[in-house]
Amino acid sequence: MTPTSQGPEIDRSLPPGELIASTRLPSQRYYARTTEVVARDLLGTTLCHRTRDGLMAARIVEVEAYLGHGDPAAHSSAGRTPRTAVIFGPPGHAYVYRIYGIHYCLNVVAEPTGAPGCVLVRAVEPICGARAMQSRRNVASRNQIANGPGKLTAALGIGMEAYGADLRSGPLTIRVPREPIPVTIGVSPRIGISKATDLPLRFFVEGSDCLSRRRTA
DNA sequence: TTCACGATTAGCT
DNA sequence: GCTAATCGTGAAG
Repeated sequence: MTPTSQGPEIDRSLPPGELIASTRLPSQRYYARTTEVVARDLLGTTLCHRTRDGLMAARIVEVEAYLGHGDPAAHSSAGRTPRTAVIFGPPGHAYVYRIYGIHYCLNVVAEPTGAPGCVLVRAVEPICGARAMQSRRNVASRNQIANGPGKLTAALGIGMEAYGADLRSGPLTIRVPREPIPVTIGVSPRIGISKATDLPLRFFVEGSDCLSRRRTA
């Protein structure tokens, strides 16, 4: 049942009750701030997904900000379309899109209603349900379960059904720690884009071993 | 209706 | 380091 390649590190998980008790759901105002501020603050928060396989939870360690105005790399830069409509809607909701016809990417909508702006979640560290995530991803080590935007959605079982979902209720939520956890935030240009490649809008938890890239891009 | 392309990943050489 | 996989989206005709 347990392959020898799975070390005890996979079991480094928090009991769900303890996780819920030590965190809280933020207000909508938390998400209504500028995209860059929300992006930074999301580092260290917990992404939770209730699934048939149980509760999956993971700590956000890498994000990218996509601004509403003056950012040609953002999907919303071309204006409101059926796909990007949620980015212009109320903050604190999920913008999910399919990339390369294969993977899903999860974004958190920021800025007040009507103003575009969202935060791409690029990497997370498993906290609860690591075994279920690992079996979905079919990888041996903990730090490769969700160290990429397409990997984390696969690990947590997030797909298009989460498009537009309120991240403060329902099966997919983000919980912030009651006691702030000090982290050192690293900054670099964003990854994998062809426009506005020089803007320092990628933020990550310095020292995490679950980042999508080892060093600054 | 057609067509080019992408906020990626895994598996090669 | 290079490339195939795979399909929704949005712009153009």
